[in-house]
Amino acid sequence: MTSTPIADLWPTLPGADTRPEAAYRLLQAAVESFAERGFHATTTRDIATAAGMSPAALYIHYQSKAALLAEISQAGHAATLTLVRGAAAGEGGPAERMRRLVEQFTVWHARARTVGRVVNYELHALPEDAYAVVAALRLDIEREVSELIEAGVAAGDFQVSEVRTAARAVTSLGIDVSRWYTERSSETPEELGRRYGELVLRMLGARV
Amino acid sequence: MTSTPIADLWPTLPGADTRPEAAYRLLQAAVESFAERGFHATTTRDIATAAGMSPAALYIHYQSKAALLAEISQAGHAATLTLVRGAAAGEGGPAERMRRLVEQFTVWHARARTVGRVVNYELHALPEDAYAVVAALRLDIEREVSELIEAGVAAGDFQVSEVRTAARAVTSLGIDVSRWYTERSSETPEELGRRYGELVLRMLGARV
DNA sequence: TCGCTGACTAAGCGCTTGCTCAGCATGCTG
DNA sequence: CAGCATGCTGAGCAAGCGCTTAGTCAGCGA
Repeated sequence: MTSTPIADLWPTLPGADTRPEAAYRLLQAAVESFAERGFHATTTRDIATAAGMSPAALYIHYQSKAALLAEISQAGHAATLTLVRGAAAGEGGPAERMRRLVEQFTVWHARARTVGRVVNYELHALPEDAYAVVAALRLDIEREVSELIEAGVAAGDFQVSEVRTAARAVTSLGIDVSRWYTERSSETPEELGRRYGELVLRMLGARV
Repeated sequence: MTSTPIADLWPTLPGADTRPEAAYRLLQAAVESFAERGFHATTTRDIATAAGMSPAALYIHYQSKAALLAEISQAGHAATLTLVRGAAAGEGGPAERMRRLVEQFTVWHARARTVGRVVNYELHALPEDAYAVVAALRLDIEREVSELIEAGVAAGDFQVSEVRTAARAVTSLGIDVSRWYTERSSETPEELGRRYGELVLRMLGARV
Protein backbone atom coordinates (compact mmCIF):
# COMPACT_ATOMS: atom_id res chain seq x y z
CA MET A 1 0.00 0.00 0.00
CA THR A 2 1.81 3.06 -1.23
CA SER A 3 -0.83 5.69 -0.55
CA THR A 4 -3.89 6.07 1.61
CA PRO A 5 -7.27 5.84 -0.13
CA ILE A 6 -8.02 9.44 0.67
CA ALA A 7 -4.86 10.51 -1.10
CA ASP A 8 -6.19 8.82 -4.24
CA LEU A 9 -9.40 10.77 -3.84
CA TRP A 10 -7.96 14.16 -3.01
CA PRO A 11 -6.69 15.12 -6.49
CA THR A 12 -10.18 14.60 -7.94
CA LEU A 13 -11.65 17.30 -5.72
CA PRO A 14 -12.27 20.67 -7.34
CA GLY A 15 -9.66 23.22 -6.29
CA ALA A 16 -7.77 20.70 -4.20
CA ASP A 17 -4.38 22.38 -4.61
CA THR A 18 -5.55 25.72 -3.24
CA ARG A 19 -7.27 24.22 -0.26
CA PRO A 20 -5.63 24.44 3.15
CA GLU A 21 -4.09 21.30 4.53
CA ALA A 22 -6.56 21.38 7.42
CA ALA A 23 -9.40 20.62 5.04
CA TYR A 24 -7.49 17.58 3.85
CA ARG A 25 -7.03 16.34 7.42
CA LEU A 26 -10.72 16.83 8.14
CA LEU A 27 -11.73 14.91 5.04
CA GLN A 28 -9.38 12.08 5.91
CA ALA A 29 -10.67 11.89 9.46
CA ALA A 30 -14.26 11.96 8.23
CA VAL A 31 -13.71 9.13 5.74
CA GLU A 32 -12.11 6.96 8.39
CA SER A 33 -14.81 7.64 10.94
CA PHE A 34 -17.79 7.37 8.59
CA ALA A 35 -16.41 4.08 7.26
CA GLU A 36 -15.87 2.57 10.68
CA ARG A 37 -18.88 3.76 12.62
CA GLY A 38 -21.25 5.14 10.00
CA PHE A 39 -22.31 8.73 9.41
CA HIS A 40 -24.80 9.07 12.24
CA ALA A 41 -22.62 7.43 14.87
CA THR A 42 -19.80 9.81 14.02
CA THR A 43 -19.76 13.12 15.89
CA THR A 44 -18.27 16.36 14.73
CA ARG A 45 -16.05 16.11 17.80
CA ASP A 46 -14.73 12.75 16.56
CA ILE A 47 -13.78 14.23 13.21
CA ALA A 48 -12.30 17.43 14.58
CA THR A 49 -10.27 15.66 17.26
CA ALA A 50 -8.87 13.15 14.78
CA ALA A 51 -7.87 16.08 12.56
CA GLY A 52 -6.20 17.78 15.53
CA MET A 53 -8.58 20.70 15.96
CA SER A 54 -11.46 21.94 18.01
CA PRO A 55 -15.01 21.15 16.82
CA ALA A 56 -15.56 24.75 15.80
CA ALA A 57 -12.72 24.64 13.26
CA LEU A 58 -14.62 22.13 11.17
CA TYR A 59 -17.16 24.80 10.23
CA ILE A 60 -14.51 27.07 8.76
CA HIS A 61 -13.81 24.51 6.04
CA TYR A 62 -17.15 22.79 5.63
CA GLN A 63 -20.70 24.05 5.97
CA SER A 64 -21.88 21.02 7.93
CA LYS A 65 -21.18 17.40 8.76
CA ALA A 66 -23.39 16.43 5.84
CA ALA A 67 -21.32 18.62 3.49
CA LEU A 68 -18.28 16.51 4.36
CA LEU A 69 -20.19 13.35 3.49
CA ALA A 70 -21.41 14.86 0.23
CA GLU A 71 -17.89 15.84 -0.78
CA ILE A 72 -16.54 12.35 -0.05
CA SER A 73 -19.41 10.61 -1.79
CA GLN A 74 -19.30 12.74 -4.92
CA ALA A 75 -15.52 12.57 -5.29
CA GLY A 76 -15.58 8.81 -4.67
CA HIS A 77 -18.24 8.20 -7.27
CA ALA A 78 -16.52 10.49 -9.79
CA ALA A 79 -13.24 8.62 -9.30
CA THR A 80 -14.98 5.27 -9.77
CA LEU A 81 -16.72 6.40 -12.94
CA THR A 82 -13.42 7.67 -14.35
CA LEU A 83 -11.81 4.33 -13.56
CA VAL A 84 -14.62 2.38 -15.21
CA ARG A 85 -14.68 4.59 -18.30
CA GLY A 86 -10.92 4.33 -18.67
CA ALA A 87 -10.96 0.54 -18.50
CA ALA A 88 -13.96 0.15 -20.79
CA ALA A 89 -12.54 2.47 -23.45
CA GLY A 90 -9.04 0.99 -23.49
CA GLU A 91 -7.41 -1.30 -26.01
CA GLY A 92 -8.43 -4.83 -26.87
CA GLY A 93 -11.65 -6.74 -27.40
CA PRO A 94 -14.63 -6.76 -25.03
CA ALA A 95 -13.26 -9.69 -23.01
CA GLU A 96 -9.90 -8.06 -22.48
CA ARG A 97 -11.50 -4.76 -21.54
CA MET A 98 -13.93 -6.44 -19.19
CA ARG A 99 -11.10 -8.27 -17.48
CA ARG A 100 -9.28 -4.98 -16.98
CA LEU A 101 -12.41 -3.27 -15.76
CA VAL A 102 -13.12 -5.93 -13.14
CA GLU A 103 -9.50 -6.05 -12.03
CA GLN A 104 -9.29 -2.30 -11.50
CA PHE A 105 -12.77 -2.02 -10.02
CA THR A 106 -11.92 -4.75 -7.53
CA VAL A 107 -8.52 -3.34 -6.64
CA TRP A 108 -10.09 0.07 -6.02
CA HIS A 109 -12.76 -1.34 -3.72
CA ALA A 110 -10.21 -3.39 -1.80
CA ARG A 111 -7.55 -0.72 -1.49
CA ALA A 112 -9.86 2.24 -0.94
CA ARG A 113 -12.29 0.22 1.14
CA THR A 114 -12.81 3.00 3.68
CA VAL A 115 -13.85 5.42 0.96
CA GLY A 116 -15.79 2.58 -0.66
CA ARG A 117 -17.81 1.96 2.45
CA VAL A 118 -18.81 5.58 2.74
CA VAL A 119 -19.57 5.77 -0.97
CA ASN A 120 -21.69 2.61 -1.10
CA TYR A 121 -23.26 2.33 2.32
CA GLU A 122 -23.91 5.88 3.50
CA LEU A 123 -26.05 7.02 0.58
CA HIS A 124 -29.13 7.25 2.78
CA ALA A 125 -27.50 9.95 4.90
CA LEU A 126 -26.86 12.26 1.94
CA PRO A 127 -28.85 15.49 1.63
CA GLU A 128 -31.34 15.26 -1.22
CA ASP A 129 -29.46 17.43 -3.73
CA ALA A 130 -26.16 15.60 -3.18
CA TYR A 131 -27.99 12.29 -3.50
CA ALA A 132 -29.34 13.29 -6.91
CA VAL A 133 -25.83 13.99 -8.20
CA VAL A 134 -24.52 10.73 -6.85
CA ALA A 135 -27.43 8.67 -8.14
CA ALA A 136 -26.75 9.95 -11.66
CA LEU A 137 -23.10 8.91 -11.38
CA ARG A 138 -24.14 5.44 -10.22
CA LEU A 139 -26.41 5.10 -13.24
CA ASP A 140 -23.52 6.07 -15.50
CA ILE A 141 -21.30 3.40 -13.96
CA GLU A 142 -23.97 0.74 -14.38
CA ARG A 143 -24.59 1.82 -17.97
CA GLU A 144 -20.90 1.68 -18.82
CA VAL A 145 -20.73 -1.94 -17.66
CA SER A 146 -23.94 -2.84 -19.49
CA GLU A 147 -22.65 -1.41 -22.74
CA LEU A 148 -19.43 -3.35 -22.50
CA ILE A 149 -21.38 -6.56 -21.96
CA GLU A 150 -23.57 -5.74 -24.93
CA ALA A 151 -20.50 -5.18 -27.06
CA GLY A 152 -19.18 -8.56 -25.97
CA VAL A 153 -22.46 -10.25 -26.84
CA ALA A 154 -22.55 -8.55 -30.23
CA ALA A 155 -18.98 -9.66 -30.94
CA GLY A 156 -19.86 -13.23 -29.97
CA ASP A 157 -17.40 -13.14 -27.05
CA PHE A 158 -20.00 -13.31 -24.28
CA GLN A 159 -23.09 -15.44 -23.85
CA VAL A 160 -25.54 -13.68 -21.59
CA SER A 161 -29.30 -14.09 -21.35
CA GLU A 162 -30.05 -10.89 -19.40
CA VAL A 163 -27.56 -8.08 -19.83
CA ARG A 164 -28.90 -5.95 -16.97
CA THR A 165 -28.78 -8.82 -14.51
CA ALA A 166 -25.25 -9.69 -15.59
CA ALA A 167 -24.17 -6.05 -15.23
CA ARG A 168 -25.67 -5.97 -11.75
CA ALA A 169 -23.74 -9.09 -10.82
CA VAL A 170 -20.45 -7.66 -12.08
CA THR A 171 -20.73 -4.35 -10.23
CA SER A 172 -22.20 -6.11 -7.21
CA LEU A 173 -19.19 -8.35 -6.81
CA GLY A 174 -16.84 -5.37 -6.85
CA ILE A 175 -18.88 -3.13 -4.57
CA ASP A 176 -19.26 -5.83 -1.94
CA VAL A 177 -15.48 -6.12 -1.71
CA SER A 178 -15.43 -2.84 0.21
CA ARG A 179 -17.72 -4.45 2.80
CA TRP A 180 -15.71 -7.55 3.58
CA TYR A 181 -12.10 -6.82 2.58
CA THR A 182 -9.76 -6.01 5.46
CA GLU A 183 -6.02 -5.48 5.67
CA ARG A 184 -5.89 -8.89 7.32
CA SER A 185 -7.31 -10.57 4.20
CA SER A 186 -5.02 -13.23 2.85
CA GLU A 187 -5.14 -11.93 -0.73
CA THR A 188 -3.62 -8.67 -1.94
CA PRO A 189 -6.02 -6.38 -3.80
CA GLU A 190 -4.20 -7.23 -7.03
CA GLU A 191 -4.51 -11.00 -6.52
CA LEU A 192 -8.17 -10.62 -5.73
CA GLY A 193 -8.63 -8.46 -8.81
CA ARG A 194 -7.06 -11.06 -11.07
CA ARG A 195 -9.18 -13.86 -9.62
CA TYR A 196 -12.37 -11.85 -9.84
CA GLY A 197 -11.54 -10.97 -13.42
CA GLU A 198 -11.29 -14.68 -14.19
CA LEU A 199 -14.56 -15.50 -12.41
CA VAL A 200 -16.46 -12.72 -14.16
CA LEU A 201 -15.29 -13.74 -17.63
CA ARG A 202 -16.48 -17.27 -17.02
CA MET A 203 -19.75 -15.93 -15.63
CA LEU A 204 -20.29 -14.00 -18.85
CA GLY A 205 -19.71 -17.12 -20.90
CA ALA A 206 -16.38 -16.04 -22.36
CA ARG A 207 -14.02 -18.80 -23.50
CA VAL A 208 -11.08 -18.30 -21.18
CA MET B 1 -45.18 -11.31 -1.80
CA THR B 2 -47.35 -13.40 0.51
CA SER B 3 -45.71 -12.52 3.82
CA THR B 4 -43.61 -9.75 5.25
CA PRO B 5 -39.93 -10.51 5.85
CA ILE B 6 -40.37 -10.16 9.56
CA ALA B 7 -43.07 -12.81 9.52
CA ASP B 8 -40.52 -15.20 8.04
CA LEU B 9 -38.16 -14.34 10.84
CA TRP B 10 -40.59 -14.45 13.74
CA PRO B 11 -41.02 -18.25 13.98
CA THR B 12 -37.25 -18.66 14.37
CA LEU B 13 -37.20 -16.60 17.56
CA PRO B 14 -37.05 -18.52 20.83
CA GLY B 15 -40.41 -18.56 22.58
CA ALA B 16 -42.09 -16.63 19.82
CA ASP B 17 -45.55 -18.11 20.38
CA THR B 18 -45.72 -17.05 24.02
CA ARG B 19 -44.56 -13.53 23.33
CA PRO B 20 -47.09 -10.71 23.38
CA GLU B 21 -48.11 -9.27 20.05
CA ALA B 22 -46.66 -5.91 21.08
CA ALA B 23 -43.15 -7.36 20.98
CA TYR B 24 -43.83 -8.50 17.44
CA ARG B 25 -44.94 -5.03 16.41
CA LEU B 26 -41.85 -3.48 17.98
CA LEU B 27 -39.57 -5.91 16.18
CA GLN B 28 -41.28 -5.22 12.87
CA ALA B 29 -41.02 -1.47 13.35
CA ALA B 30 -37.36 -1.78 14.34
CA VAL B 31 -36.48 -3.86 11.27
CA GLU B 32 -38.14 -1.39 8.96
CA SER B 33 -36.54 1.62 10.58
CA PHE B 34 -33.05 0.15 10.99
CA ALA B 35 -33.13 -0.96 7.34
CA GLU B 36 -34.21 2.41 6.02
CA ARG B 37 -32.27 4.84 8.18
CA GLY B 38 -29.69 2.71 9.96
CA PHE B 39 -29.44 1.86 13.65
CA HIS B 40 -28.02 5.13 14.90
CA ALA B 41 -30.37 7.36 12.94
CA THR B 42 -33.34 5.45 14.32
CA THR B 43 -34.73 6.73 17.63
CA THR B 44 -36.60 4.72 20.22
CA ARG B 45 -39.43 7.18 19.61
CA ASP B 46 -39.49 6.18 15.91
CA ILE B 47 -39.81 2.52 16.78
CA ALA B 48 -42.36 2.96 19.54
CA THR B 49 -44.52 5.31 17.49
CA ALA B 50 -44.50 2.97 14.49
CA ALA B 51 -45.54 0.16 16.82
CA GLY B 52 -48.33 2.32 18.23
CA MET B 53 -46.95 2.84 21.73
CA SER B 54 -45.18 5.33 23.92
CA PRO B 55 -41.36 5.18 24.05
CA ALA B 56 -41.43 3.74 27.56
CA ALA B 57 -43.39 0.67 26.45
CA LEU B 58 -40.40 -0.45 24.39
CA TYR B 59 -38.47 -1.14 27.58
CA ILE B 60 -41.06 -3.55 28.91
CA HIS B 61 -40.34 -5.92 26.03
CA TYR B 62 -36.69 -5.22 25.30
CA GLN B 63 -33.81 -4.18 27.53
CA SER B 64 -32.52 -1.56 25.13
CA LYS B 65 -32.50 -0.37 21.55
CA ALA B 66 -29.38 -2.47 21.02
CA ALA B 67 -31.18 -5.57 22.33
CA LEU B 68 -33.71 -5.17 19.53
CA LEU B 69 -30.90 -5.05 16.98
CA ALA B 70 -29.23 -8.08 18.52
CA GLU B 71 -32.46 -10.08 18.37
CA ILE B 72 -33.03 -9.18 14.71
CA SER B 73 -29.44 -9.86 13.73
CA GLN B 74 -29.19 -13.21 15.49
CA ALA B 75 -32.53 -14.48 14.20
CA GLY B 76 -31.71 -13.31 10.69
CA HIS B 77 -28.35 -15.04 10.66
CA ALA B 78 -29.80 -18.21 12.14
CA ALA B 79 -32.50 -18.29 9.48
CA THR B 80 -29.91 -17.79 6.73
CA LEU B 81 -27.70 -20.56 8.06
CA THR B 82 -30.67 -22.92 8.22
CA LEU B 83 -31.54 -22.07 4.63
CA VAL B 84 -27.97 -22.64 3.43
CA ARG B 85 -27.60 -25.92 5.33
CA GLY B 86 -30.91 -27.18 3.99
CA ALA B 87 -29.97 -26.45 0.40
CA ALA B 88 -26.43 -27.80 0.69
CA ALA B 89 -27.57 -31.04 2.31
CA GLY B 90 -30.42 -31.75 -0.10
CA GLU B 91 -30.63 -34.23 -2.95
CA GLY B 92 -28.54 -34.25 -6.10
CA GLY B 93 -24.92 -33.64 -7.07
CA PRO B 94 -22.85 -30.61 -6.05
CA ALA B 95 -23.95 -28.58 -9.07
CA GLU B 96 -27.63 -29.19 -8.43
CA ARG B 97 -27.25 -28.39 -4.75
CA MET B 98 -25.26 -25.26 -5.49
CA ARG B 99 -27.90 -24.07 -7.92
CA ARG B 100 -30.57 -24.56 -5.26
CA LEU B 101 -28.43 -22.84 -2.62
CA VAL B 102 -27.85 -19.76 -4.75
CA GLU B 103 -31.49 -19.61 -5.82
CA GLN B 104 -32.78 -19.73 -2.26
CA PHE B 105 -30.05 -17.48 -0.88
CA THR B 106 -30.85 -14.89 -3.53
CA VAL B 107 -34.61 -15.11 -3.08
CA TRP B 108 -34.19 -14.65 0.65
CA HIS B 109 -32.03 -11.56 0.26
CA ALA B 110 -34.41 -10.04 -2.28
CA ARG B 111 -37.63 -10.84 -0.46
CA ALA B 112 -36.40 -10.17 3.07
CA ARG B 113 -34.21 -7.26 1.99
CA THR B 114 -35.16 -5.12 5.00
CA VAL B 115 -34.04 -7.83 7.39
CA GLY B 116 -31.08 -8.46 5.11
CA ARG B 117 -29.93 -4.88 5.33
CA VAL B 118 -30.01 -4.91 9.11
CA VAL B 119 -28.29 -8.29 9.21
CA ASN B 120 -25.51 -7.40 6.79
CA TYR B 121 -24.94 -3.69 7.23
CA GLU B 122 -25.57 -2.95 10.92
CA LEU B 123 -23.05 -5.37 12.37
CA HIS B 124 -20.88 -2.53 13.65
CA ALA B 125 -23.67 -1.33 15.94
CA LEU B 126 -24.02 -4.69 17.73
CA PRO B 127 -22.90 -5.00 21.36
CA GLU B 128 -19.74 -7.06 21.62
CA ASP B 129 -21.31 -10.25 22.94
CA ALA B 130 -24.04 -10.27 20.31
CA TYR B 131 -21.43 -9.62 17.65
CA ALA B 132 -19.47 -12.68 18.71
CA VAL B 133 -22.52 -14.91 18.28
CA VAL B 134 -23.30 -13.45 14.89
CA ALA B 135 -19.71 -13.62 13.66
CA ALA B 136 -19.68 -17.35 14.42
CA LEU B 137 -22.88 -17.84 12.41
CA ARG B 138 -21.37 -15.94 9.48
CA LEU B 139 -18.31 -18.20 9.55
CA ASP B 140 -20.59 -21.24 9.49
CA ILE B 141 -22.41 -19.92 6.43
CA GLU B 142 -19.14 -19.25 4.62
CA ARG B 143 -17.82 -22.69 5.54
CA GLU B 144 -20.96 -24.41 4.28
CA VAL B 145 -20.54 -22.78 0.87
CA SER B 146 -16.82 -23.57 0.78
CA GLU B 147 -17.44 -27.23 1.54
CA LEU B 148 -20.01 -27.52 -1.22
CA ILE B 149 -17.55 -26.01 -3.70
CA GLU B 150 -14.87 -28.43 -2.51
CA ALA B 151 -17.25 -31.33 -3.01
CA GLY B 152 -17.91 -30.12 -6.54
CA VAL B 153 -14.21 -29.84 -7.29
CA ALA B 154 -13.59 -33.32 -5.89
CA ALA B 155 -16.40 -34.73 -8.04
CA GLY B 156 -14.97 -33.03 -11.11
CA ASP B 157 -18.09 -30.89 -11.50
CA PHE B 158 -16.44 -27.56 -10.71
CA GLN B 159 -13.17 -26.03 -11.83
CA VAL B 160 -12.01 -23.52 -9.27
CA SER B 161 -8.49 -22.28 -8.58
CA GLU B 162 -9.16 -20.73 -5.17
CA VAL B 163 -12.05 -22.19 -3.21
CA ARG B 164 -12.16 -19.44 -0.59
CA THR B 165 -12.26 -16.68 -3.16
CA ALA B 166 -14.99 -18.46 -5.08
CA ALA B 167 -17.01 -18.95 -1.90
CA ARG B 168 -16.63 -15.26 -1.12
CA ALA B 169 -17.89 -14.39 -4.57
CA VAL B 170 -20.93 -16.65 -4.24
CA THR B 171 -22.05 -15.31 -0.86
CA SER B 172 -21.09 -11.80 -1.87
CA LEU B 173 -23.43 -11.81 -4.85
CA GLY B 174 -26.34 -12.91 -2.68
CA ILE B 175 -25.68 -10.55 0.22
CA ASP B 176 -25.38 -7.53 -2.04
CA VAL B 177 -28.87 -8.22 -3.38
CA SER B 178 -30.28 -6.90 -0.11
CA ARG B 179 -28.50 -3.61 -0.79
CA TRP B 180 -29.79 -2.91 -4.28
CA TYR B 181 -33.03 -4.86 -4.68
CA THR B 182 -36.22 -2.83 -4.35
CA GLU B 183 -39.86 -3.64 -4.89
CA ARG B 184 -39.61 -1.59 -8.07
CA SER B 185 -36.97 -3.94 -9.49
CA SER B 186 -38.05 -5.42 -12.80
CA GLU B 187 -37.24 -9.01 -11.80
CA THR B 188 -39.13 -11.03 -9.23
CA PRO B 189 -36.96 -12.57 -6.49
CA GLU B 190 -37.52 -15.98 -8.07
CA GLU B 191 -36.43 -14.85 -11.55
CA LEU B 192 -33.36 -13.23 -10.08
CA GLY B 193 -32.60 -16.39 -8.12
CA ARG B 194 -32.77 -18.53 -11.24
CA ARG B 195 -30.51 -16.19 -13.20
CA TYR B 196 -27.99 -15.89 -10.39
CA GLY B 197 -27.97 -19.69 -10.05
CA GLU B 198 -27.04 -19.91 -13.71
CA LEU B 199 -24.32 -17.26 -13.44
CA VAL B 200 -22.75 -18.87 -10.38
CA LEU B 201 -22.61 -22.32 -11.95
CA ARG B 202 -20.78 -20.90 -14.94
CA MET B 203 -18.50 -18.95 -12.63
CA LEU B 204 -17.58 -22.19 -10.87
CA GLY B 205 -16.72 -23.83 -14.19
CA ALA B 206 -19.66 -26.24 -14.17
CA ARG B 207 -20.80 -27.52 -17.55
CA VAL B 208 -24.31 -26.14 -17.77
C1' DT C 1 -65.03 -7.17 46.99
C1' DC C 2 -60.29 -7.44 47.32
C1' DG C 3 -55.33 -7.13 46.38
C1' DC C 4 -52.34 -8.07 42.82
C1' DT C 5 -50.18 -8.22 38.22
C1' DG C 6 -48.76 -6.94 33.65
C1' DA C 7 -49.06 -3.60 29.91
C1' DC C 8 -48.99 0.78 29.34
C1' DT C 9 -48.41 6.35 29.51
C1' DA C 10 -46.99 11.30 30.71
C1' DA C 11 -43.37 13.60 32.20
C1' DG C 12 -38.89 14.35 32.41
C1' DC C 13 -33.72 13.44 33.78
C1' DG C 14 -28.99 13.61 32.55
C1' DC C 15 -26.36 13.74 28.77
C1' DT C 16 -24.75 14.37 23.95
C1' DT C 17 -25.49 16.30 19.66
C1' DG C 18 -24.64 19.73 15.61
C1' DC C 19 -23.56 24.05 15.42
C1' DT C 20 -22.51 29.25 16.85
C1' DC C 21 -20.04 33.14 18.48
C1' DA C 22 -16.88 36.35 20.72
C1' DG C 23 -12.29 36.72 20.98
C1' DC C 24 -7.24 35.74 20.03
C1' DA C 25 -2.76 34.99 17.68
C1' DT C 26 -0.48 35.23 13.35
C1' DG C 27 1.14 37.09 9.20
C1' DC C 28 0.37 39.83 5.10
C1' DT C 29 -0.37 44.56 3.03
C1' DG C 30 -0.20 49.64 2.51
C1' DC D 1 3.84 50.75 11.96
C1' DA D 2 -1.47 50.29 11.80
C1' DG D 3 -5.16 47.75 9.73
C1' DC D 4 -7.07 43.78 8.47
C1' DA D 5 -7.95 39.05 6.86
C1' DT D 6 -7.26 34.26 8.16
C1' DG D 7 -7.43 30.14 10.95
C1' DC D 8 -8.47 28.83 15.02
C1' DT D 9 -10.22 28.11 20.20
C1' DG D 10 -13.15 27.94 24.60
C1' DA D 11 -17.43 28.27 26.08
C1' DG D 12 -21.86 27.24 25.43
C1' DC D 13 -26.79 27.07 23.34
C1' DA D 14 -31.03 24.74 21.79
C1' DA D 15 -32.58 20.46 20.49
C1' DG D 16 -32.91 15.83 20.76
C1' DC D 17 -31.20 11.48 22.57
C1' DG D 18 -31.76 6.77 25.40
C1' DC D 19 -33.77 5.54 29.18
C1' DT D 20 -36.28 5.95 33.98
C1' DT D 21 -39.82 6.97 37.05
C1' DA D 22 -44.31 7.37 39.17
C1' DG D 23 -48.61 6.34 38.36
C1' DT D 24 -53.04 4.53 35.64
C1' DC D 25 -55.98 0.87 34.53
C1' DA D 26 -58.05 -3.49 32.80
C1' DG D 27 -58.21 -8.27 33.99
C1' DC D 28 -58.11 -12.04 37.24
C1' DG D 29 -57.92 -15.48 41.05
C1' DA D 30 -59.58 -15.91 45.86
